[in-house]
Amino acid sequence: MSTNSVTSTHDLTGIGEPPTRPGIARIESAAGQSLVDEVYHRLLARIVRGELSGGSELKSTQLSDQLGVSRTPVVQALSRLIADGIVTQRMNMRAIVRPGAENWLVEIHELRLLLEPPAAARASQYITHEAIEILERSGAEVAPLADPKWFERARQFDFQLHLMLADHCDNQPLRGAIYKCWQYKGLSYELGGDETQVLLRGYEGHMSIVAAVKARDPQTAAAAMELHLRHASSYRPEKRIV
Amino acid sequence: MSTNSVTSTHDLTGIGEPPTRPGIARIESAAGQSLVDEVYHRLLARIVRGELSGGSELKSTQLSDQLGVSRTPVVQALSRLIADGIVTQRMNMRAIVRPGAENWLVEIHELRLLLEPPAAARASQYITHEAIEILERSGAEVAPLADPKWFERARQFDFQLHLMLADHCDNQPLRGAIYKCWQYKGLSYELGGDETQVLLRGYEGHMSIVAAVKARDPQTAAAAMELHLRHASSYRPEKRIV
DNA sequence: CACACTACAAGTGCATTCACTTGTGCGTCA
DNA sequence: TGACGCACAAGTGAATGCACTTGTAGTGTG
Repeated sequence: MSTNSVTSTHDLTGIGEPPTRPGIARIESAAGQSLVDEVYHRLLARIVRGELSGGSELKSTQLSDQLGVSRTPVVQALSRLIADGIVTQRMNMRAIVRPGAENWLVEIHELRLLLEPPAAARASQYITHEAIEILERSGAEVAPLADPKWFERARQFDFQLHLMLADHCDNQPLRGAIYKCWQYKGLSYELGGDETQVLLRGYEGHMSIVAAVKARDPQTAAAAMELHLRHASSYRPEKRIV
Repeated sequence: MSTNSVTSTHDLTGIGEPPTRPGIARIESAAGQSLVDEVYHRLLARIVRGELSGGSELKSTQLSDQLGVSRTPVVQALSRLIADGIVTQRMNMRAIVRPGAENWLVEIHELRLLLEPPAAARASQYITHEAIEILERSGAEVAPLADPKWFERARQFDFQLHLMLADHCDNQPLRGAIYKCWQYKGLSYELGGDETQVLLRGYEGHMSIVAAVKARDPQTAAAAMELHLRHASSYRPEKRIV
């Protein structure tokens, strides 16, 4: 998980900035985020978009020049990408984008299919009553579909529900893995991977999950979660971004 | 909430000392490993052993002093621990060990139970014939149980099998998650978490898995893997280290 | 005594610097 | 011509320096 993990700072910064010179825009200090976060995020976006395809070399010196920062935050950002496994590096060698990184987002979705249903089942046993109430309230607020800003609110509820279930699954590494998936999921949103129709259908699934969790029914919670995830992907089986 | 680092000097004593004291070594450059790797590994071992309990503060300045290295590799090692989720940090704040980190290894084992059976099922479809042959050969070599060095060889085969299946599951993030689990599994070995009997029983399970994978039978492969993992944990249900 | 304010110590984030390793082009020689 | 070797360019790992932020003890004030 990154420094300011997916938890509170979901307001992900825009990608396009006024470029002071051709190529890549200079990085400036964003609020609440370190330069490392910023560099990490940019590189990740470029990788999953396919601009940096598998095998591309990521040289800290060049990147620091292009991004207008020193090598230190670049090296740390690369270190995170290596921890994610999307970039590899051997001692004293240049970092390279792992072949197959273009499919990362769809594979992340498949991984969620393994992690989140069991997590929902576990959460149904461990989650507090207060947390359930919070989810119910949030879900009710999202309900009015006519609102033009509904899309954004539905997206936030999406995050809130899934991450809250992860929080209460009583297994820290599992929680961490799900959070990591949702960090990429955030990227997917930024890159326009989701559409209103998906979120709409997702909303119904969300309420089923909440109901099952409230009923303390692990099997139903897991099944509802699995259905929810399969629905989300069934809309765009061909795309790289899910 | 009690941070038990009442005095800042207490919580981290013994990781490393000035080189004059024998027994507790300064970190030196190990072959093929960077200082970052070394620091990361040491901190992780102390955390999962419970010496650094949840809530302990990890200050880069103190750690760099105690370990006899500069702050740079310490900061990067902390960054990795944060990425693992076993340590948390907010901007400009000290890193702290996440509460509940003492149970990390057993929770990792639970996570493996979610990841590895599906990975084995997928691997049965995607793995190459050559890889299967390699596994069969390695398995046959491990067979002679009388050898006193059998333990070490069985351990290596354990790693080889599980990681090779992860390699061939055709999902990079899943592969990465399993690798991460096995990094912790390695720690578990170092800390004496496994015994000969476990490995012995594990060996039989391994051959069932290889057979199912060779037969290209995903269900059986997944079932064999799940049984294998449950056996491994059933021997020590009470311990913290699995 | 409780509370706010202040100065100082401690810590973090980032830039810069240096030593060492790796890649590469070019000249030498078989 | 092609293999080898060598010097130089480029890159990485790690240490150090500096500016800024956070924690804290101490002081003054109601």
